[in-house]
Order: sequence, then structure tokens, then C-alpha cells
Amino acid sequence: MSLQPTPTLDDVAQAAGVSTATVSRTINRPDTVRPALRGKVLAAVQRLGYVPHAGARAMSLRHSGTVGVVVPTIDNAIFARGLQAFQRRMVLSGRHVLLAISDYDAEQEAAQVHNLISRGVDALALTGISQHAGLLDKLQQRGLPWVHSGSFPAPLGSACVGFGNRAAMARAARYLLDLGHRRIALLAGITAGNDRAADRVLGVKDVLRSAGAKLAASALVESAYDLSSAREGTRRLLAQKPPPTALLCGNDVLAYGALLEAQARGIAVPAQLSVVGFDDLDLSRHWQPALTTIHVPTEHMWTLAAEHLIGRLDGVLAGPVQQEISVDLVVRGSTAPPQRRHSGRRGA
Amino acid sequence: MSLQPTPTLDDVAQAAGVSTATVSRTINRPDTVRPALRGKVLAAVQRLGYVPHAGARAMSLRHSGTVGVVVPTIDNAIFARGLQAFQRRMVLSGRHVLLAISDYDAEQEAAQVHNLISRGVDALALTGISQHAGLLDKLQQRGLPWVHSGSFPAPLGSACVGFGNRAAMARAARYLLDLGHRRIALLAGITAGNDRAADRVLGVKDVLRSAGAKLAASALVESAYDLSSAREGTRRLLAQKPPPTALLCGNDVLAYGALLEAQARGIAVPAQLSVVGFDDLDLSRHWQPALTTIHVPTEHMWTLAAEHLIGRLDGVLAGPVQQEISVDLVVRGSTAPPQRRHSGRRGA
DNA sequence: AGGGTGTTTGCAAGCGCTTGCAGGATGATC
DNA sequence: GATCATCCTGCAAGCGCTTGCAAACACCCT
Repeated sequence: MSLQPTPTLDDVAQAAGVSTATVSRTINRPDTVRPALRGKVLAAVQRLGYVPHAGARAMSLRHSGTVGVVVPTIDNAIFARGLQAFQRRMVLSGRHVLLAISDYDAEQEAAQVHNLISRGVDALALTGISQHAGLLDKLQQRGLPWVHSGSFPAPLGSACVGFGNRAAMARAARYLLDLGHRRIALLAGITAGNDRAADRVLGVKDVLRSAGAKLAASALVESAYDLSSAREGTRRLLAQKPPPTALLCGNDVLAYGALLEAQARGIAVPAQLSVVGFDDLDLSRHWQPALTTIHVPTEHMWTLAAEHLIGRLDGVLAGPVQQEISVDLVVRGSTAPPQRRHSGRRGA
Repeated sequence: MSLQPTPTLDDVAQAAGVSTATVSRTINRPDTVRPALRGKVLAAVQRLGYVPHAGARAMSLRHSGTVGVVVPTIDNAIFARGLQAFQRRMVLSGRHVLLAISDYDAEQEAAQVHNLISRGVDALALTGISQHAGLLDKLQQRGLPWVHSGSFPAPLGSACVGFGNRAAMARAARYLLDLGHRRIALLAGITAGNDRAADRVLGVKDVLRSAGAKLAASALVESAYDLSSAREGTRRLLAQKPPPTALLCGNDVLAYGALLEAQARGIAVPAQLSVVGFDDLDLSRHWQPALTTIHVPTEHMWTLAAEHLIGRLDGVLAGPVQQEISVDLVVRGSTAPPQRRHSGRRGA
């Protein structure tokens, strides 16, 4: 029952009494083989439990039917969802996707890309645009098509499908300003090596500056993307005197942390503190109060990224294209005009 | 600058003025090559941007240094976290992991496994034990080591590291019973093709039956693992007359949905309704009220799964081992004894 | 029945890499 | 300076698969 540890094309050919060429053809272009033979071959394949060796195939074909994608983490719905969409689209086009995780580290990202190349991916999707120096050149040099997802624009010569994080975040800040807030704090993601997080901070600074306000050093805290860190960061921000009336968060996870911390300290949202997120995860619209946030059409974005790559691979797309997708502020219950001042000890 | 689209071993050898054998050796067993040559080779590798072709390598080596893992989804922190842990451990042992997603479908799982085999994985980690019939035989026949994660025990001849879902969920049900609850409802996951979800339901039934109670048909709703579905399911459960005083949920995501729905309807938790989850995601202990749930040491579990496979591959482990890990009920704020009855229209 | 066309098949080379084997170089020892 | 053990290197075969080319066959028409 288990003699042949790994049946090969040859084994199948032998078993079916045909040449390896015929077996190969029945598998890859069935219509070029006479039905009678085809049947015999398929039967043999079945009987032996034959599974083609992708490595050998790739070697012979000079391409693998596989594309790589590297994201910073999958432990954040925004990427998990995006990835699933990307993969779904790729599978639809008959390709497989190889996933790599960079853990928000350019060094690791470069290593992962190296690994993906070694595995013979035909194309690559990268998150953001803060790649390790030289990485892109390497791709360029090899003639590998690649696309940046989540950022716009991308470096010259690169393709991307994303949005301007700076402008998007500015939009959120402006909204808070328009609401009447002046003491605005920012709970940002770790900006080092993360263009999106960094751009979002810039967006806030842009707006505040142009409004004559300025983001005080004490009004900006960077935090890792987990609830404990976010709460800790929020605590620091709320410790300012006077405390901020509004809190912008680098993404929804951070916003959840803020919301949780406010709740724990009995700070009413939005009455005493407005909170704004970024991403619009599923949970955000269910939360109470529902989270005002920037809606990012992740699935759509990653699907487009996949389609761009597919286009390049199929040769219908000549070169890199920069594609901007639009993101919107969706206003919900977590934001409101600031409370009347002197809120000292009486309002509440 | 970009003449050679894909430098090969040969190119490097040529460039360094040595044989391919030497290049191969400098890359794989540097200490067997004289430093002088080694330097020249490495320089050439660098200069040409050479990246070994994993497919060719695997073909020649008869193994790939790669292991596959298939999970139902990554859009659930429990798997995202587990996966990261699994991967981390594998990378530590110098192997790479290939991820496949089954979308809770045995058919797809089989297809994915096929694909992974084709890519030459040396071993496989599977989620749960409800595999497509014959899949396991195929692995067996090929002599591929595999391990089931998240369930215990596993079929004869299979390795696993997991826990008894039935007993674990029974533990939660018993706790509710002990608290005094009698009208207990169950918001389960989709049980079809999911042994863990199904076992959890059985666990509840076990306990209820042995307590003389019985899970009414109307007290059991299966729901997909997203908040909207969970809320919808909760609504149906709460519509019972009289309404349940406690709600067991198949996992934490479902519990969040329940919590959210209760909150939206002004049902006080735990005063009017106790809610219990399963998994103990990060959010659960931050939620207000914090969620009583079964704590599952996911990272640990998947790390062990990785280690089992590594052991098998390194030959230090003879055969399949069934490893039970312990899970515990962690009691938090979302549960309490039931309100006095006749709570009709006045208590509240 | 013979010739021609179009289809189906097999042969064998080649994809990039590793490694057993054997020859050559190196270094130590007397 | 010769001899021998040791260490390095290169040669070439083989891993499993695809495919151009040519031979073999089928079928149709006259």
C-alpha cells in the first residue's frame, strides 16, 4: 500500500503504458490527448496518488504560477482581511500565493522577499513603501513585477494601489477642528520604518499647524498595536493638563484601546473625549459608542493590487501603474463638539 | 545593469572562476571551502544578486526545508496568533512555512493540502480533526509527518496537540449551572465540518442532560464567526420566552457579538444575562464587563505543534504523539448568578 | 487503394542545484 | 627534499517535469 513514497511522472507513465510526455500533456493540456489514453493516464494518476512536483515544474517552465505577498503582521484584521481578498483573487486567476510576515521590520522584509524570490514567485505585493534600501532595485533588476499596497503615491517606477495616508489623516484632524476641538492629542502607531504611520502623524501636524495650533510633544504618543500598549499610551495622553478634548488614533486597534481606557476611567465618550480611529474594522461600527473613523476599503484595495499583478503577468498591463483609491471619514458616535470649557467639576 | 534576468549557480561559478560545485558548497557548507575561494564566490554572489532556486534545490535534495500549515481562516485572532507562533518556531529551526486557508471547508482543505504537497512540504500541521476522508491516508502513504492542532484526541495514527473541546465547554456549562442558571442558551459556531465547534455543543449537552435540564432546540443557534451574524443569533436566542439568563458562546468573537447585542438592547450583563466565551482573545479581558471565557494557550499550543513536527523531521521523535494541553475557565465580570425570578417588569 | 492532411505520440534535451568520487593541491613529518 | 595524510576542488550524473521536433497514426478524398 505504501511502497512508492513519492510517485513521479515516470511512474505514472509506466503504469499507464505511455510516455512521460503524454502524462504531462494529459495533466496540463488534456484536450491534446486522445480520450482513450487520457482515461488510462488519469486512472494511473489516481491509483498512484500522484502529485506533480511544483519545483520541477517551475524549473522546467521558468515560472511558478505563484505570487508572494508580505505584510507586517496578520494579527490585525486589516491585514487578515486584505490578505484573504488578495488570495481569493489570485486563486481565481489560477495562481497561488505565498505569504511572508515582516513584523514591521524592513530588515525582515528584505529577508522574506529574498526567500520568496528563491521560491520562485512570479510577482510580489508589498505593504507600504518603506522598503529596505536596494530591495526595490533588486526586484527591478530581476524584472519581477511588484506592487505596493496601502500607500499612495509610490516611488518612481513602482506600482501601487493605495491612498494618501497623510491627507486621509488630515481629513480626520480637520473634522475635529471643525467640531471645535483645540486640545487634540494623537495616539500614533510606531512610525519608525512605517510610512503609513508616519504619514498619518504628518497629516495631523499639517492641519494643526495650518490652524495656528500645534501638536505639543506631550500630545503625541507612539504605541504598539495592542490594547495594553494603546491603553498605556492613552493614559499618558490624558495626563496632560489640561487634558485633550479629542484623541486621534493611528488605527482602530489603538482607538479601541483609547475607548477602553476612557471607559475604565469613567471618561465619557464623546461628551468628555472624542475619539477617532483609522481603518474602520468590523468592530468599529458595532462598538458603543460607534467609532468615528476613516473607512479603508481593504478588500477592494488588495483585490486591485492582485489584479494589477495579474495584469502584468498576463502581459495586458505594460508597466507599473499608480492607483489611488479613496478613503472616507465616517462619522459615528464617538465624536462630538467639545464640552463647554470650565467643565471643571460641575458639568459631568 | 539588468542583463541577466536570473543569475544561476553557473553564472556565479563563471564569475568567480570556480566550478558550480564550489559555489554550491560555499553556500551550503562554507567551512568546507578554503577562505580565499569562499571570499571570491561570496563576492560574485553579491555582485550578481544571485538567489538560489528553491525548486531546483528541493529537487536535488529530495526535501524542501518547508512545512505547510492549514487553518480555516486568519481573520480571527486565535488563528492569526497561533500561526505567528508556529511560524516563529519553524523559522527558528531553519525552516519556512507555507500557509493555506481552508475557509472551514474540508473540500478546500484537501485541495490546499494537495497543493502544499505539490510544493514539497516536508511536514504538515492541520487545524482540528475533521479532515476530508482519505486525506490522512494519503499523507500516511507518502510518509509525510503531520499533526493536528487544537483537538484532542486525534484519530489513531495521527499526532496532535490540543485539548478536549467537549470537556472544556462542559466546564463552562457546569460553571453556569453552579452559579444557579437554568435557562442557558448556546450560541454555537457552525458545526458542520468543524469538530471543535461540534464538540463544544456536545459538551454543553452533556452537562445539561446530566443536570436533568436539556438544551431546547430554540436555545441553540449556530452562527458564523462575524459580529453581525453573532448579534443576529443572539437576538433569536433572547427572543425565547422566557429569555435565557445565561448565554454560552462557541468562541470569543461570538461572545462579543452577544455582548454588543445585549448592550444595544439595554440588557445588563451580567445582571440580566451572563455571557461566556471561548478562546480568551486579547480583547476579552479589556472588555467591560470583562469576559468570562475558556483560556486557550494558543501560542503555546502551536509552538508545541511546530516542535512536534521538528522532532519528527529531525528524527528524534519516532512516531505520532498525542499531546493534551490544558485549558482553563477564567472567570471575569460577564457572569453572575441569575437575577431573582419574576424579574418581570419591575426589577430592572 | 493511394495520397494527403491533420492529429497524437514519443524521444531526448534542458531547467538549476547537490554530491559521490577521484584527482590535485597543501601541509606535516622524517 | 621526499613521502604520506589531509583537505579542496571539479566532473558529471541525476532530481522530476515540459516541450520542440519528428515519427506514427488516423481519417478523408479521389
